[in-house]
Amino acid sequence: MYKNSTASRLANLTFSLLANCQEKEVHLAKLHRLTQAEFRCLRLFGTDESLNNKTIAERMNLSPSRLTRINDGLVKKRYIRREIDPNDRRNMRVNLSKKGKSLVQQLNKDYVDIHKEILQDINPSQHEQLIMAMTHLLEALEKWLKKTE
Amino acid sequence: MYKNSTASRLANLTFSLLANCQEKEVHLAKLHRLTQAEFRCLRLFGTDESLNNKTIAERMNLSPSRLTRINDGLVKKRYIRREIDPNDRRNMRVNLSKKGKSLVQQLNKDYVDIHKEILQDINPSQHEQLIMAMTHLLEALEKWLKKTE
DNA sequence: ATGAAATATTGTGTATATCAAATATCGATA
DNA sequence: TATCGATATTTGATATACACAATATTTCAT
Repeated sequence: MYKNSTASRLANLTFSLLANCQEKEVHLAKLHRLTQAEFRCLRLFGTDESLNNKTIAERMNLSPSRLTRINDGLVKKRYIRREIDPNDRRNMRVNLSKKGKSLVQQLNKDYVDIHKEILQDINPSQHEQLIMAMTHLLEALEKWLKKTE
Repeated sequence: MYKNSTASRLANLTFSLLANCQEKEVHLAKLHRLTQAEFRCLRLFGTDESLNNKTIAERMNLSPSRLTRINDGLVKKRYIRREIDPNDRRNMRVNLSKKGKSLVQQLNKDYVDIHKEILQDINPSQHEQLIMAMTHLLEALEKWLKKTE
């Protein structure tokens, strides 16, 4: 039963971790006066990437039509620009504006900084283990999702 | 720069982990023909707990009025029962039905099983350290959230 | 007894999301 | 090259998820 209790302790940990991560996202979105959807959408961009509607929708698990409207908001707020893909005029290529790029960089920096702070509270000798454990966790989760879909 | 790269690896991990956990929740909710809100609400119950509206709302970060309606759904689907608290008739005590209890048990079991699988991929001598590291991560995250609110 | 605080519910407005239909484009083929 | 089927985006209609304010009931302290 040792195995079992370790597993359930781990289960409780990931459960709480999830809740806290979500809260953290809500907080950061508010901080930058973005809706959560807009925030998550921007977070998908590398600073010089150019994505189309459908790709973003798939990565975010949203319908393309929803994305159109989220993008409407981001265009209005001048974070992104739309332009027709010259290679395939059906595609709308979505690019970050200068304002968008600097926000994305800022967000990435903030995000990493949070984890830096967090790591400062943890003994450096445990850092590698933590990364390993989380990697395993992620792999197992992905495996589980693939299995069940 | 070691510190920095560890932090950004951790940042990427928690980011992906969050996305996958959310997907898992969506999947499990659908599987049992529950809305996500209903699913998360049920997950809060220990099998023989009895909670009131406000407590659940607080734990879920939702308004009490929202909870009333989520509970309406769960009552209609026969997972929970409402009864007036005899000690304080303002309270509605919410209990799991037999059907509700068995679902909650099943969900908990599934959840622990996933983590058992994960632990099988990790050397048992490291399990305790892993739990410790994850606990630290959670504590650090909670501290960060408290600081910024 | 009475007024203030706590609790759940109901009414209403807004944000979030989906689905179906319309439009434009592409690519293949007859 | 004219046409048909597939694909991408957008628009309009609609459903769902949520919060806030008002209401009703109950408790509790005075």
